[in-house]
Amino acid sequence: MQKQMPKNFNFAEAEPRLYKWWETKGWFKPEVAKDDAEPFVISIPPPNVTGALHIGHALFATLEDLMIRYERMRGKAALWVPGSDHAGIATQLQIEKMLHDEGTSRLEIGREEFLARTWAWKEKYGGTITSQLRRMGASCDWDRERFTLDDGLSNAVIEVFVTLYNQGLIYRGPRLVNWSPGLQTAVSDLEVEREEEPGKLYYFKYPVEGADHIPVSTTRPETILGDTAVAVHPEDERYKHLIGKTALVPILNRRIPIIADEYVEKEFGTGALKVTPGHDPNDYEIGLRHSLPVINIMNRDASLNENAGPYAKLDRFVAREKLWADMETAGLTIKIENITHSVPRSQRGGEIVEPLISTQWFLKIQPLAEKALAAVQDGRIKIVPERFEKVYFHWLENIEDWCISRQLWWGHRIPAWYNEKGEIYVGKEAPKGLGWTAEEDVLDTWFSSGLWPFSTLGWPEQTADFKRFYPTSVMETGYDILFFWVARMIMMGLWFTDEAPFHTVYLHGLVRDKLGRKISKTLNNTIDPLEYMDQFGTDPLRFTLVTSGTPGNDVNLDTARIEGNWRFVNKIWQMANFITTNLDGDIAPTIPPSSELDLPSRWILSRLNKLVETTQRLFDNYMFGEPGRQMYEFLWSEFADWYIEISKHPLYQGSDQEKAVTRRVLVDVLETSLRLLHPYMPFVTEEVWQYLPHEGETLMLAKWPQADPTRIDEQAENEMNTLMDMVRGIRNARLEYDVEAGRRLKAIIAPGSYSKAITDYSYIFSRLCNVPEIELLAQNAPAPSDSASVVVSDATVYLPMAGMVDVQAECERLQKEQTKLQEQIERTQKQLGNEQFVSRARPDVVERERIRLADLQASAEQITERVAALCAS
RNA sequence: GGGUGUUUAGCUCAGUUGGUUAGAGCGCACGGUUCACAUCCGUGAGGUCAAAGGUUCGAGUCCUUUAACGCCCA
Repeated sequence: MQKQMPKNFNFAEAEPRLYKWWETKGWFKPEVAKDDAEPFVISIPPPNVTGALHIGHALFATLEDLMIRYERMRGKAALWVPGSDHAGIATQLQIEKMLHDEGTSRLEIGREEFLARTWAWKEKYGGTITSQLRRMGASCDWDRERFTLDDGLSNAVIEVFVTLYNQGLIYRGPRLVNWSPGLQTAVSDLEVEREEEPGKLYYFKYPVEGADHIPVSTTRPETILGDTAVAVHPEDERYKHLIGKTALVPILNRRIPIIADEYVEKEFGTGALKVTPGHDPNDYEIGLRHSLPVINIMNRDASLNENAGPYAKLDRFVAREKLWADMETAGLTIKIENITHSVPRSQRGGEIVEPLISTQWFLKIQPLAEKALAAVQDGRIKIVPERFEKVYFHWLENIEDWCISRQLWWGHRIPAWYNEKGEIYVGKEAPKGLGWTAEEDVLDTWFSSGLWPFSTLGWPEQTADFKRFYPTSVMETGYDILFFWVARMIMMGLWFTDEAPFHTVYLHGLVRDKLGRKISKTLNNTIDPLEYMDQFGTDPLRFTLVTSGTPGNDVNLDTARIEGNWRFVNKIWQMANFITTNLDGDIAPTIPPSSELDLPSRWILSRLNKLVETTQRLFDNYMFGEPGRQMYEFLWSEFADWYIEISKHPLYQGSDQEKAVTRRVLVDVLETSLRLLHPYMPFVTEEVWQYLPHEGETLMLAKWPQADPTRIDEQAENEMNTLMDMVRGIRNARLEYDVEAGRRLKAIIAPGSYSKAITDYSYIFSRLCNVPEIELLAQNAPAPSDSASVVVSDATVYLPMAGMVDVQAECERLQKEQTKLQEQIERTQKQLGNEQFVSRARPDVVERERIRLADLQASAEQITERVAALCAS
């Protein structure tokens, strides 16, 4: 006797209950698999510890959980390592804002207190995101949760830093870096975004000794104060005579050379370029070529320094205005032109980033990049979708040294010390002796993230986990952090473990709104996953996210689909409800061989096994959307709409044997479907599964379905399709003739080659289109008059409707059908008449066309006869 | 400038190794209280698959060019 299912799925109650049950049972741990099971490992892309779940997290959590649950069901030792990232800049900003609101500041309370406050904050709120991941159903092994600032991971960071330093790959020195004045730190090239913006191009006169002047243009006039040369193209006839002369920096009257360099574009602006090596990367290169001095005119807060003479202490933009006004007074300005140009802005905060000379730590990345290139080139690492490999190659081939120091407090402090003699000591421990001062800077957050796949498993210690679970399997993350994170993990992994940290990189796209716009607070188009989970539950959200797109492409999320998939969840529930309430009786222990099954059962099992087969083929290629959609179609449009409806006959009117077998098939199809769907929708599938007869304790650990080729049955599919087409045709005719749904009809059928199927399963017509009486028309017997006809294949269904048939309308209907058939026949005949087609196409394709043609011709014949009889005039 | 993606029904998207009449959800129209489900059932309308050319017996799918929009890199 089965437990009675509630009328509806109460996801709000079931989700936390099931999750807690799974977790306490230890089923999220790889140890549930056999000891010798092959591992399957994903390291979570660690969300910012400050963060709250957004729709992007929901997407990755769903995809990763899907892969983990699938592989776990396949018997692998599935391990999903969770954790979070200290997110240096983001977290520090958050705490600073908090301090500001309290009327104090970071500098006021000092480093130690600041860090204490940050840790306290982390302890209090750091769990938000992980608890939200639990709500998503994420089957992570929480006992192995890691945080980038944990002791173990910090040791890994220090180990890596010291090793790279000793290998001569980390160096410290003054370089032109991207300086973020608001954050007061250097940032890496990747953290700078360039956008085309409207701006101004200032034209002015550069006074020249012994000549008049040379016209120059710039978008940043204040940098004039740091100019150390004026450059012209060596072939530029306009200025050739000035090369080698001396120009005078406006206002400051500093003497600088006029040089020739091919970098100068003759066509841009005036064709003469002011060179500011201290504040422009290209100028910095020119400066190196010509051994120009580098003058820094800017303080860390982007105000100008003493090198700016009278403009010292002014903010960069104030100085710009003032200098320009002074130059105007001095008669040095020419004009201001409105232009669009690309402006470098900080990825975080959006303020304009200033190129600035600063002493920072750098990682010489080339040797690491070469290994990383090779690993993808030789296939040790595969990127899905493949096109991103090209992007990856291009970036690594043109990579520049990585500025890894940050002037922040929240992060891994660089293990370096300085003494008064200017010596640097780098090591795991502070150097012995007095007079050493520790480095204040911390490392770029991505430096520690780059170690994530192995540092989370215990490296540099050779822990049991590291030995068993490294290298990991799949790195699933967004394409937007291919360079930031993925490439760096590959570089670090290969350098330090001599192995690719994972064999596959699966990249997903961004979630956008329904109109394809990027999700942003300013657009007010945020999609809060929690809101949808509250309303519809986790399963519909997950299913929608996976089935709304394809790998590597952005998902334009239409939230209406979440509701639609909530209906799907309900549909599954109702199917299960129907099946379980009909189980109070014997159920066959196993499904009998196909030869002993009725047609609908052979059909549904064939369809199911094709679905399993397709799912496997697509999963093997990391395609998860299409199988999900097909599962939906299968369950709703085939299993529920047809098989379940048809099953009511054997269930209510069949013999005990028929009942038992039908129950078995119903249970089996649903149970197999639940196993297929479990990685997509873990909650409802588990809950329903518990009500069905099943083996094992949890669906989580049930066996992943395998297709049984002996259940594929083309003949059964063909016969069922014919019966289904007849049913559809009858339904359609009933509507066209306005026959009330409740009115029973009789059908007279010229069965063609489907005589047996129609006779044996005539109850289908009774159940599905309210045609309880079927009469087979003898061969060559005259068609019944006054009836509507439905032609399917070589069979015709006549629906006698005394006095209801409008002969003219019926003729029109038939003639329309006839024309359609004729077109198809002609097309098929043409194809089969084509020598080339018959000889070159695959034989099964040709055969299929032949069958099709015969079928069409049979139908056409039926219709022609009917038209002849009915539409004589 | 280089690279790359997208363009399929009113909207959001699928479409696997090229192979029957290109599919789904939502929306729309019409009709439904019989014993799983109105969170449902049935029927229907709606597409020159961005454009042109090519390869092929056969192209939404492969190739070339073009257009629009987007992204990455410079």
